[in-house]
Amino acid sequence: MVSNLGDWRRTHDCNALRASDIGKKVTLMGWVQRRRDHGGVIFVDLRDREGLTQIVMSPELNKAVHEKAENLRSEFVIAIKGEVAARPEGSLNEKLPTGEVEVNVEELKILNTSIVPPFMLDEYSNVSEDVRLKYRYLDLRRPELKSNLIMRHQITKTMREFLYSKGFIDVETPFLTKSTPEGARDYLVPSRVNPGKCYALPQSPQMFKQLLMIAGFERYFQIVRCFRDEDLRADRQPEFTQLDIEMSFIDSKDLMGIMEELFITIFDQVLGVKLEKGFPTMSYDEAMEKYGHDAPDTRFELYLKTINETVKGCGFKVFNEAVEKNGCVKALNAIGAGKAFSRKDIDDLTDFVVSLGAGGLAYIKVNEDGLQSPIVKFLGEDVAAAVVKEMDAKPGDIIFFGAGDKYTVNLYMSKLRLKLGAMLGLIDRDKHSFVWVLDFPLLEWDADGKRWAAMHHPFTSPLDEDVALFDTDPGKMRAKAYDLVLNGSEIGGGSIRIHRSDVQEKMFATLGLTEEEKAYKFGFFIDALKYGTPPHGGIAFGVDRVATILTKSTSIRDVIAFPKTQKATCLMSDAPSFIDDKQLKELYMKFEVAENK
RNA sequence: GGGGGCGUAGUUCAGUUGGUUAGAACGCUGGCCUGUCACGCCAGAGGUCGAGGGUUCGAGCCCCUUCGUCCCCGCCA
Repeated sequence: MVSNLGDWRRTHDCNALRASDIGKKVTLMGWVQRRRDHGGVIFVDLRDREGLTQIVMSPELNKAVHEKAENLRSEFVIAIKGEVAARPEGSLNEKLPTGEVEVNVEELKILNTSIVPPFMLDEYSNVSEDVRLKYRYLDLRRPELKSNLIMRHQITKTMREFLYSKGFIDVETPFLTKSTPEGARDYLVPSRVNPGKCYALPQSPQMFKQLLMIAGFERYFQIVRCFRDEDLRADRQPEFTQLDIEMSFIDSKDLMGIMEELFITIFDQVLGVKLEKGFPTMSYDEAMEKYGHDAPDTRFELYLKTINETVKGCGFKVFNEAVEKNGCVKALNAIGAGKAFSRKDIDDLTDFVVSLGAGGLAYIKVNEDGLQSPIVKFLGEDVAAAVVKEMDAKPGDIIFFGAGDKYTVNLYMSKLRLKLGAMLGLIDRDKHSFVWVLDFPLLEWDADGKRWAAMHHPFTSPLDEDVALFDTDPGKMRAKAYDLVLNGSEIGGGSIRIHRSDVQEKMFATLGLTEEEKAYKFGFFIDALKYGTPPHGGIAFGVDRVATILTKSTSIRDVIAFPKTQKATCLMSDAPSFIDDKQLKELYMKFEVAENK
């Protein structure tokens, strides 16, 4: 039944033929998407990468071809020769670009058969993700993943072309590199020729790209895989792709300007969307105050507000304690929620914030005839009225409150804000809201380790006017750092780097690194800084996250050809796997866990 | 490390208070069908109810343990 390809070659793809091609003799190849057998005439939707074309096999035209076509099943690979014909009146298919025509098959080759696929490869069937992941090569045949990966390709193609045109040079950096135990956990690779030693896979090429600036490349980029051994999320994979960029002789504004141009170009070329020049900026402090998060979703206007002053000394113990213990009370006016939300909605929202660490969810519902709330009797009428006024709440609104330590309040109130935005229909899925977040603190206090930690990374430069604070008040220092946020997702971040070795030494000293640690981890880098390092800075974008947003996907896995599960396994290849003793022995390795079952 | 959802036919799901032989749709197989396009009609096959243990006269359903997957917290310089 199966034939060789022989000298047959395609003349067209399956998305090429139009009414203007009627009468042409063509050769098409592809997969059987679906067979419709009418006893007499048989229709097959032939699929290749580009699209679908209906081919027709009828006993009148060629009896042998028709008989062979009765054997066709889903996902058989076939080649046909035939003539392009107009479809009979009334049988045009407006859903297909090729829907005006069909191909009357004169010769049919079955190039390969297929066993029955475990799920239907159409756009209609919902299939659970674990099944899709096990048969990823089949899932990739379906329209959704196929178009996602094609769009991802268009994104990286545009990135490359734009950066080439701006004089950026594509340089590769090592995957087998040195472990730097700061930051995320490293993936380690044991070295056979250096017993007992390991390489680490890079969490990012941070030091290498700075070394390329020291080396004088001036403008560097790389679309590069990075590895972090941390727990996964819907937007996090253990290996992910960055667009990594570094430039010399520039300051923040120069770099941000070029990156805006890059995204304007991507949106134009990939989506056909024209973006305005001059992305808005916001300070870290403003983002935390109004959105409770350093990656604000600016597509909709619901804002958090700290109301410590208004509720200070009120009769509600939860609020009072938050204020007194240097925490905060934050309010959020859900405009119009009064009508939209049932009691159960509010209960569900309460469960939601409690699961994120809240003690409960206080609220005041503003009705025409007064305030409805379990907490007004504690707050007091005056304070309640003041809060309503401060939040500019009108009848039909509900004010929600969070109280406690700042970190927890921001965590759940920011998530509540997003949930309310969705429930109230405030989020326009077609909107693309960029914002630069600036003026990050340089350092944050690590309460466990009782030391300062770099918020971004230890090579980030402080603002020029803040450098003196290293000796007096490190917590007050602001960084020359910038994050680019799109629709509430941090798609990239970077900074102007420290290019003077004396400042870098100060940074390491503030982070509490001993001389030995410094020399062991960063010695080569500190040396390099002494050889005429130009002022430089850079940024890295999460290519997977950008692709997730542009394809309107809900998970990063939907824009990665072969992703890992939440436990960092591959359901298709079954990686990671046990290693046999011989291989381990060569690496001088022994595991202290149960061996192969 | 912690919290939550899900797990029943190839797939997506239903399965009442614990009670006879576990159902539906799609897919699959066979038959019929000459203008369909998620074709239609008829018939049929298809089950380790994730796994293990327990309670019970009796478990898909209750209890315990465990595995897988998804979402979240911690973690992610």
